[in-house]
Amino acid sequence: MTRKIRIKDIARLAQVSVGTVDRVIHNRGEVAEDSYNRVMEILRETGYKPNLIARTLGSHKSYRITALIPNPDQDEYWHQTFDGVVKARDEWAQYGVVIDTCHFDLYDKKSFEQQANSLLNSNPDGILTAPIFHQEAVAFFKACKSQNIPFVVINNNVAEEPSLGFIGQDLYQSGRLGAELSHLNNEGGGVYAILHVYDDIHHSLHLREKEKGFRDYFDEQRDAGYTTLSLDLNHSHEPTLEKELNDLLSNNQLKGVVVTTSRGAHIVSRLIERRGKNKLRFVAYDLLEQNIHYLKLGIIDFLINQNSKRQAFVGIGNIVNHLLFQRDIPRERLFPLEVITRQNLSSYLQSDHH
Amino acid sequence: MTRKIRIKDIARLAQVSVGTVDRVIHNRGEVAEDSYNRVMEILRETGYKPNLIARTLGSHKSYRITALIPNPDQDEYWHQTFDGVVKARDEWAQYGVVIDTCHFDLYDKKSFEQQANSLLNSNPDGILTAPIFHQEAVAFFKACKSQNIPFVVINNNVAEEPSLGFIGQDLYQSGRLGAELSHLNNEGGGVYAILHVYDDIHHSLHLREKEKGFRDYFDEQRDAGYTTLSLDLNHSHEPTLEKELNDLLSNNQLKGVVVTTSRGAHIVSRLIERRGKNKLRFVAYDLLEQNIHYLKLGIIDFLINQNSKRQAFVGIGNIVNHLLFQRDIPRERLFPLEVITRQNLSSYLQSDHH
DNA sequence: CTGAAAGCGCTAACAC
DNA sequence: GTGTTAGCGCTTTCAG
Repeated sequence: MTRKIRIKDIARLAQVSVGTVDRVIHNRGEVAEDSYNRVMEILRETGYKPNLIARTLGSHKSYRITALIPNPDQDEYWHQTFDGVVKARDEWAQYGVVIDTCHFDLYDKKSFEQQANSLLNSNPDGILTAPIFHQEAVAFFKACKSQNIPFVVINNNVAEEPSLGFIGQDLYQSGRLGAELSHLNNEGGGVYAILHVYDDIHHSLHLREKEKGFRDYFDEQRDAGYTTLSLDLNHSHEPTLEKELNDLLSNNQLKGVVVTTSRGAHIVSRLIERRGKNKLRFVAYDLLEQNIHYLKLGIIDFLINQNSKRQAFVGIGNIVNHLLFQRDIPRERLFPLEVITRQNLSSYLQSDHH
Repeated sequence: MTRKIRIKDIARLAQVSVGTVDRVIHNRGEVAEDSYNRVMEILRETGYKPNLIARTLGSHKSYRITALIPNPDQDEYWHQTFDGVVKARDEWAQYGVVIDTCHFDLYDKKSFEQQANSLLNSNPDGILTAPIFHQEAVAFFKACKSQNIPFVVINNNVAEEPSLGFIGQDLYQSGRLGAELSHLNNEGGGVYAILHVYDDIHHSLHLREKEKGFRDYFDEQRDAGYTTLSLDLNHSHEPTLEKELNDLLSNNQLKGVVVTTSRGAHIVSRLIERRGKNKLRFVAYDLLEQNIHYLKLGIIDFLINQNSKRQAFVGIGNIVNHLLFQRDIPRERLFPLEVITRQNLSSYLQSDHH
């Protein structure tokens, strides 16, 4: 193992000072073409790799990263995101990285815009966000770019303004997985439904992706006896909602249901609990308290875990690696689509990566 | 945010020098009880957290960790373990940690003993190993202890000699999961089999755990019409083996099969491919090339992923954290029991954590 | 344009 | 027992 080569070494070899070497390494200019080439050459020859540890210690920068996410108190899913941010805060505190969060109202675009603006004014070194309001997010990202603030995106991607990186899942494939799990072992046709239940319209974009995957799965099945159904139950008046769901569940051709939102999963679970489950297959999303409860009861058959906590944690980690260590980070990091059943539930709950 | 507090600060507060503070932090002795207490107190009060960056830079120690694992060329599962070690090597290289591996013959206890001994002679700072030969591992661990070399264990735990930490899965629960997946949606009785196919007896200990989980699952089902079967097919003569398997598969009460070993999964897959699958449910372990192939074909219905690559990676990470950063590491880290189907397969293959 | 030098926070050798 | 000090490899200022 040849001894690690330092800046000092290449300075000696190129017959310049460490200052000069540093200048060429960082393209800071102010160096004669002559020395520049000489240093570059040696750099290449020796295959010099900077010591990142020393680098961060030497540059006494301290970074401030802000996470712009929905209010954790409005929704358990987003609370897990928040948990991930907090975990990242603990992890990186010792490196002098300050991480704070900034919440917006999950159901209010205006609130997002407001928070986004005040965030931009505070001029952080990096941003993590979940762009659930598409239009507003695009505008926000444009602003980040013009201010030269790197940002990473979690939960759902926004194609228009490429970020430093996206962390999330393949939603289309997730829909296909939902279809598969609702269908498993049920040969010979039937009705399969995918339900979106929400208070506001804003989720629609990424829920559509799941729906597409769901439909495509059944379209591809050889025996063509499948009917797929998609219901958007878009209102907060529960009695009406329950009526519509009851109608659906009364269809005795109905073999499987996938519910894409936590709110919906909860309501459908309660309904099935009352009406009895029969052979119906029921798939929902995420390790949320209610979902875990109904999974244990056998009302829910499968959960697909999106691991929002880890998304946030990895997202922050990426920003830190970019800022602190100048490491390349992947433009897209798709998490595995985790399938949770009654028998592997505990292994997920105790593994600290959820 | 109060400015980050340094050793220098706590030295000032405790009215001693940085040298003394360092001595108490590292329990290096040579410090008056009086000053010791004072420093400890300040440490606690201020919630001092060392700057790990500076720590590693300052301590010109370089650690050497060795992974003692089965020969990667003998088996794909162990090759993935090896991949995890290599990934860890890349990850930690910049911290001056040298990681090398040391292979033993998967089917030869003597070879394990030999490698273990020469490893002990080289006197590494830390060891990672998979104790597949129980007796020999116990002896080896005793030796590690007497030489004061910390070791972490992956794959299967050895209760006798507690290690720095174990990384693996809950094998009992894994067996239960296998049972559940092979049984899903098949109400009303039937025969369910768990198969262990191997060349040598040595796996038996941890395969038994899975078997226990498998049996318990069916014992607990309300409608008692289930028969469970376990087969140990312990020989390398394939024709005989195939005959026994054919006999099993000819049982038309057979509803589900779980195969615990990669070798076995391969053979059973081929057989089912020839005979046709009918309604049989087939569950196997791990993202191995053959398994992936047969999963895609629909011969295998589910894979349970043990993520040996990540086990190794995390295992090495634990040793480094222990050695370099004096961090506490969990005595037991149980990975989630990952369920792979055709629809989430790609998400696992591309996610770099497999 | 370039080199010298003072840190970054921590470790460890070495005097006293 | 304790304080002092010279690094670790890199960045950054500042004088020339």
